[in-house]
Amino acid sequence: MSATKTFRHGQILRLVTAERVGNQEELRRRLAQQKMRVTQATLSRDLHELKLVKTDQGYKTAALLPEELPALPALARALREFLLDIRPAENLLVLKTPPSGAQPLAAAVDGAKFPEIAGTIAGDDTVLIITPNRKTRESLQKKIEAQVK
Amino acid sequence: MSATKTFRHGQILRLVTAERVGNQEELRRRLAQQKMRVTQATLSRDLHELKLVKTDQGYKTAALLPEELPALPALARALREFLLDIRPAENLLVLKTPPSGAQPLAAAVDGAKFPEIAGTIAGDDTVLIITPNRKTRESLQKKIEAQVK
DNA sequence: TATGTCTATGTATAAATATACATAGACATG
DNA sequence: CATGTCTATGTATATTTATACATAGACATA
Repeated sequence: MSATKTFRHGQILRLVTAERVGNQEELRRRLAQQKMRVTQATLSRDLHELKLVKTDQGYKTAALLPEELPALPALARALREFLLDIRPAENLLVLKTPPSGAQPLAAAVDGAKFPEIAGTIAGDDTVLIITPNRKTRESLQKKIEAQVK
Repeated sequence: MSATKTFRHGQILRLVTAERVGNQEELRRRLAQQKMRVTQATLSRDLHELKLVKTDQGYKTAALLPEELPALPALARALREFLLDIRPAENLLVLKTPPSGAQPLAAAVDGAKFPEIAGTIAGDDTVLIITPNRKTRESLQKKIEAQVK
């Protein structure tokens, strides 16, 4: 790696920290003022390497963004927090939650990526889980019930 | 605001939380599977309203990204942490730092947006601050020295 | 030295995203 | 009711970003 690339990375971090840089072309012009002439393509690569993401406030580091949480613990937590009732119906499983609880619970269910689940739909206080058939629903139901114990 | 937009926003948050959605077209297809058909343009607006930013890991909320820090306290902190010496020279001000200290210190100086400063250049342990003339350099120098007291 | 490999980068363009403009429906008010 | 305003959205396109491909220089090694 050439010294200039490392140096340029430092300059980029400095610039985007100090001011709002709205796009790569703008960044290119600011760097050019400091006699660092590179193309937009190079900056696209630089920003990626620096893990900077574009926001309304310019480029910000994504290093601080939350990583993926481990799936099952998240589900267990969501179930404990939101689950009021489990209602099986043939190949369907209905989860009842308090008001506004369905979306986050459904997100957690989705995140667990159960192979049994064909799809989920969440309203406000109800999550509908669709499985291919009654057997798979039973299997899934057992797993979910095990999480709340 | 129509109920469908609010609902769609909930679905989008759910989807991007549960899985990696790589671009707006992919998001459009996933929503279409749930009978929500909108165009890429609408999703561009949705993502903006939801403050979701695109990362390598798909769309993530930018609400958690660090906001702007108040400028002067940041500078005072950086000066206390990094500044070893101040060397005036006509219209220039050279700040010496420990190794690797120049970039962060320069970022803090830039962030303070002193009107006196025409430009800054940072190496590894040296920040060069350029002002229009000796008078402005003196003014700036006083401000900076006041910060370290 | 000749050759292979690796990194960085530019060029040209593809892919992705944002937006100007138009319109439709909901709602309020004269 | 007619008219004005506001929100949501599509269409078409402009803008922005990513990338396939080519190349140049640094470095290692036969």
